[in-house]
Amino acid sequence: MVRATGQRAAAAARGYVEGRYANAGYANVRVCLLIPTHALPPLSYRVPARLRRGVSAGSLVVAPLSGRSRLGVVLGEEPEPDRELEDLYSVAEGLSVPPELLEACRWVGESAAVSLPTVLRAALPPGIDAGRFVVTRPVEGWPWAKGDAVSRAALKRALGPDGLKEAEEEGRVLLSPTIPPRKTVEWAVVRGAAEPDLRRAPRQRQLFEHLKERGGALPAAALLEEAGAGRAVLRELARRGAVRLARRPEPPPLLSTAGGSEKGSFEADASRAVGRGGAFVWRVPTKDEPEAIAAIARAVVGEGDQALILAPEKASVERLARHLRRALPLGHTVAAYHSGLGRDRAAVFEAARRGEVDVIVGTRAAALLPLARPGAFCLLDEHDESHRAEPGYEGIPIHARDVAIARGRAEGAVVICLSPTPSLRLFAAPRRGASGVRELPARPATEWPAVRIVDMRGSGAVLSSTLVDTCRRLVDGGGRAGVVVDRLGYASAVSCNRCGAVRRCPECDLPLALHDRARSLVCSGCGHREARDAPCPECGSDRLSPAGIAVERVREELSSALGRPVGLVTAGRRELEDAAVVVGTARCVLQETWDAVLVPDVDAALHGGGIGAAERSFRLVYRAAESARGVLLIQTRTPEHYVLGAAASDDYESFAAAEAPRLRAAGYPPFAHLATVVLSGPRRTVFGAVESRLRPGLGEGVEVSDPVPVAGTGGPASWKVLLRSRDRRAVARAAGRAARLAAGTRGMEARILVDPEEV
DNA sequence: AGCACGCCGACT
DNA sequence: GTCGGCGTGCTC
Repeated sequence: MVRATGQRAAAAARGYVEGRYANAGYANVRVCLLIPTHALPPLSYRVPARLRRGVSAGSLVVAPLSGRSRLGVVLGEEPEPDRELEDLYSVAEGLSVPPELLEACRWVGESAAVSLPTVLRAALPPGIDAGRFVVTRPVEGWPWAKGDAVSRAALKRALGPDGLKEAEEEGRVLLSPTIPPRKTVEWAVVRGAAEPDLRRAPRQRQLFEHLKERGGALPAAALLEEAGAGRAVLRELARRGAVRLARRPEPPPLLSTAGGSEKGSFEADASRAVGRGGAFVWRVPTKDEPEAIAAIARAVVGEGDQALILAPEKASVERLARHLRRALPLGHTVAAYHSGLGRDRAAVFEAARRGEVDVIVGTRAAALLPLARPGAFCLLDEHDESHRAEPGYEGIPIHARDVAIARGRAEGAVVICLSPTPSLRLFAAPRRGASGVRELPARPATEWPAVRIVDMRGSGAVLSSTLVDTCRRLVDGGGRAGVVVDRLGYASAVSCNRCGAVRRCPECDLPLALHDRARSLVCSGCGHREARDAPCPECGSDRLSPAGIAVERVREELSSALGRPVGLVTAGRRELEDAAVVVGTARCVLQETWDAVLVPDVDAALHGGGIGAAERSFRLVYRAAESARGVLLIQTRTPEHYVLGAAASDDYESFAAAEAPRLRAAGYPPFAHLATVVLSGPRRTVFGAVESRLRPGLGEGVEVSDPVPVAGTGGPASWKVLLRSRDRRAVARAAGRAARLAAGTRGMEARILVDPEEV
């Protein structure tokens, strides 16, 4: 795919926005109805002559299904229908999906085993009201006139279910989806040629002059605020006929750029990548990512194109949007897009689709936001798993990096994934010619702490004297230390003092963790709770010892060793966060920088199990080093581990070189691909479906595991099967079959994750 | 025989 | 997703 130049993309975008795309004039089309199920394939419809001009791939249309109006998206032409087709009812003007984005949506649906309607929904304006009808040919006696907008509920109430269906079939009412209307705000507008005599009304005169200076029109609230006047003054001006008060739609929340032109060292690489196109991975220290993204955005807006930048969380989206506003040249606009935007969300969506905003910063909810002039798709912190929705929750369970790469390919835009520690599934992927992911020159960290690795072999203590001494010296000198412990509670496991048995959950057999200031035992799997002094089921003893280091225990021991209060920061709790020493999870503690960062139990991550353990630990140590101004101290019983050595010396390359062969040997991405399929339902149904329907039809080179039971959380029983193949498309196809199989089997549900982080 | 309920498949 | 058809099984 050749990258569209700015001008070409812009011309195409205008054609698309104004609805004069190369009108296909299809006689028959395939339509994906927006019913979120795997069970319903795309259906074919005839395009009545009056709609031919407005229907092309990506059009949002209204089509009948069993006599009822449904929304759907045109996928393309149906060249040879093998049956008598129904007519499309109508086309929803101005709500279509750009055809290149439609292409990317189809890829996303297929490769993540997500139903196409679900994917398309994310590429359409949020909150489309699909329950609104317009009365086109009223019948005598109806309470509505031609042109009235009526809700489905009101029509059903008045006409009855059959009456409504009949009215739809006869074309008397027409489903007309709309985007939620914009809230209106009051504007004050100078009346043309108004020359009011305001000599004896100084306050009115001052307000009137101010309004004229500001271009003659302003939202009333902003005008009164700026001019320091009261409502009464404005009302009086309106009464005199000097200004007109009118309600206008509230503008979308676009930030105008402030004209920062400070150019750093990222400019040359960024504009070269934007000029060449393709997909890139760029290793950049965390603190420099915003500046690198600003350089990319400057290059993109300089071409007259739009950039879509995806960040893992709402907070980082907002931060980055503010940064870009300051860092881009004057005359451009920036907007944030995420699920917390409420009514503004549809307005930003529309501004992006129409090309009225140059840079959009969003969470994964923005991954399929249509752009009129797509120039770049860019990912902040590519390694972050928040870029993927949890399966079964809102959003599409595919990593935003994969969506961005598919979009870049389909829409002819550059894709740049930034992270100091990119995922190996991206970084270690074979660089195959022009379609592969290339690397931009990596930037080493400019500051790196002194790293001390403390060997804990032969010690039963939680904290070494080295750690405590380092901490004490630092605090005495007025410094601050952050202590990273990625386990909540007091201890991650406990064992019986008499017989040594590890206490396990009676429901799901996981080790019980000690919580609530060491008072109760909690199962992290199902939430089961019991008192810590309950007798041991093995020997009856009520005495136990904590095992496994968790935040509260480190906080307590450090506090007593130092003889001073220690703070705590986790996602759910913040206490004494200004203390000189603060313990907490990596996500919270490493948000800020510290004179020293201490990692008392890196082994929990290093040997925590799962194929991703090495990658997670490398990232943990690397991020800890980035947050440490002076010292990084790590306690471990495996001080010679290659992950520690590589991370401590800012050597991602050698980590990747050592880790990639392990992934290859174990058959993990990017060298092989997997999908987890969790099937829930009666045991016989699930096993029957796997053995007699899923296993027999697997493609070449796809393996499927036997179902293994999944610890239930109250719902129906579940089993997990694993699909694996060298070929990514083969796994995706098999996962898609599993999804359709489950959709067509009553009583069985499937949750599917293609290339999950962990199996 | 007549009816209620639930499963299955069609719907373009 | 939604509806209707039809089978099973129960009641008058």
